[in-house]
Amino acid sequence: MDKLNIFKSLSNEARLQILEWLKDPAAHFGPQDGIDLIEVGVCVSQITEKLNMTQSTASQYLSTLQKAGLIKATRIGKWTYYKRDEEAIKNLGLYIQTDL
Amino acid sequence: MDKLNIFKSLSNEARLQILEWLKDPAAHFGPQDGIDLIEVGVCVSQITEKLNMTQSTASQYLSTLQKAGLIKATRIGKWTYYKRDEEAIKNLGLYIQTDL
DNA sequence: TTGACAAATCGAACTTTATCGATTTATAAT
DNA sequence: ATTATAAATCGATAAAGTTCGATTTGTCAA
Repeated sequence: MDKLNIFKSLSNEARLQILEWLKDPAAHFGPQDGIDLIEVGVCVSQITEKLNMTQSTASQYLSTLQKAGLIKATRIGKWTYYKRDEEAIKNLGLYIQTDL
Repeated sequence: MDKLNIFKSLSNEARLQILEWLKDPAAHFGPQDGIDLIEVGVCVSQITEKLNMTQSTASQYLSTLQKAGLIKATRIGKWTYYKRDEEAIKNLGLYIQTDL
């Protein structure tokens, strides 16, 4: 994914908010039975709830962030869990420092 | 300036292009009589010309980047010279690496 | 003090993004 | 198979961004 799409994905308050929440999932989301918030991620329903927006919007925003490569998805059963791609984020910071 | 506006300012191909050109002004812009491209910056006319867009658009884009804090302006006579704010850019990279 | 030129701003047309409700798809349980 | 629930996608409308041409403002030279 190119940097333009990464920056576009970051040009939205709600998407930045999601990224921030996912930095410390345990602090922002209740536990899900049998899944490790940190290792697996947070499901769309939980993010939808905190976002105070519709499920549709939450899903799209997560998709946008994923297409930008900033978060990763894992589907388990009916749920899709999203977590940050810390390496990608670090690389973006590095890129900005050295090449932007 | 907040990070949202910074990311918005970077969400545009032409603005990213300007930022890239300003990394090495001597490589991308002809000399201006009596002004140091690196120390002072590049004037709007020169950027307009390379952008292949109108003066109006170039001026707005430079203003956008300036408001985001990524470039700085110096007016000398009739000309306004723009140069990158390297420190701000570095700080942005750092911010992304450590806090995004 | 008028003319010329650089830059900034304004107003408008067009494109893209934001956000919703409704529908569809995927999965699991009955 | 049918139902229930999570997530994704679709279609629509409102808001924001893009980009232009025209105008205005700032600055210098004649």
